[in-house]
Amino acid sequence: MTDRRTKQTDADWRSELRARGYRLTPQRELVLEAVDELEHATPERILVHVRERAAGVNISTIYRTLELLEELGLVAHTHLGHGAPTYHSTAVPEHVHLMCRSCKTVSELEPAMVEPLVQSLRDGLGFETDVRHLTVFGICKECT
Amino acid sequence: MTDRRTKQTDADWRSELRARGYRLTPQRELVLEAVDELEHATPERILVHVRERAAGVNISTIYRTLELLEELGLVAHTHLGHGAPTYHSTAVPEHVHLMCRSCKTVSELEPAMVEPLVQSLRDGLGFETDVRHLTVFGICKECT
DNA sequence: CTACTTGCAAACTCTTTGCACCATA
DNA sequence: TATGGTGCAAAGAGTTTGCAAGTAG
Repeated sequence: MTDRRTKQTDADWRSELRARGYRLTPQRELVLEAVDELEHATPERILVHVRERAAGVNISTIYRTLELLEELGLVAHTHLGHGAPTYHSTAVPEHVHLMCRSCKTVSELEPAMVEPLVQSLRDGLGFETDVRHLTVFGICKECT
Repeated sequence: MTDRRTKQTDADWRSELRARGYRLTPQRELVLEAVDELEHATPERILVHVRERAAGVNISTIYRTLELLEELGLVAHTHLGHGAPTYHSTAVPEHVHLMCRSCKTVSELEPAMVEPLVQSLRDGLGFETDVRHLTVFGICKECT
């Protein structure tokens, strides 16, 4: 189970939202909650979760809200293959995704493993890697 | 400019195709040529290129052919952000993609830079990385 | 000739947008 | 009450599929 966002950061994001001239709506709270609770959730999956609490919410609100929450740095997305992107909370520890092309299993990886790469990109090219967005594709041990 | 597929590998893929019971059609030759000549080409872009030589070709043939060519190991695809996937020839040297989230520029990276990562994934988890599919997102030097 | 391929059109999935109504601040 | 936000419906991308006609072997 994913760690929940703390009370402290809870207060923070609400203030931050308002400070930027946005309004705090139940939909926005529910979407953020859904991303916090689910893992690698697609917009569709988030919609289902949100509707358990508020049946009338529309998919377009999910998309608009995810875009906003991402802009605020509260969620991040990554592309796990062909289909829809998946969103995850930035309240959970930063991690890299690892996806097996054979069994489609997604696992998480400590950022330490990509640190050499991140460093050489920074030193060699001045490129700042967005580790949260990184997904490594390949074949896992079981499928080899 | 991308290096062209050599005469040798040319003969090879045709034989391989037939050996697997597939037929060699002009469409398949044209699609492979297009991927060889273009870089990071989307299916749509490949269609445009192919149609310069054969106006009647349909987008569904592009999709079906790319799938086949990928199965034969002649092309590979990667996801450069939200939209359509991009295909590239496996005749060009293996490389990793680097994409700037700000200016959307795509550059190529020698696989040597990801070798430490690939090694630790192999040694630590028994995971075989598909380097061709790897895309690293971040912010480039100019945009920092 | 026969089976594999293609073009066409329709269906599908995922995402975005315009607009009238609604609700936060 | 003034704006920004939401639901709804429709439009847009990108991709897949069924089928009859075409063609490589």
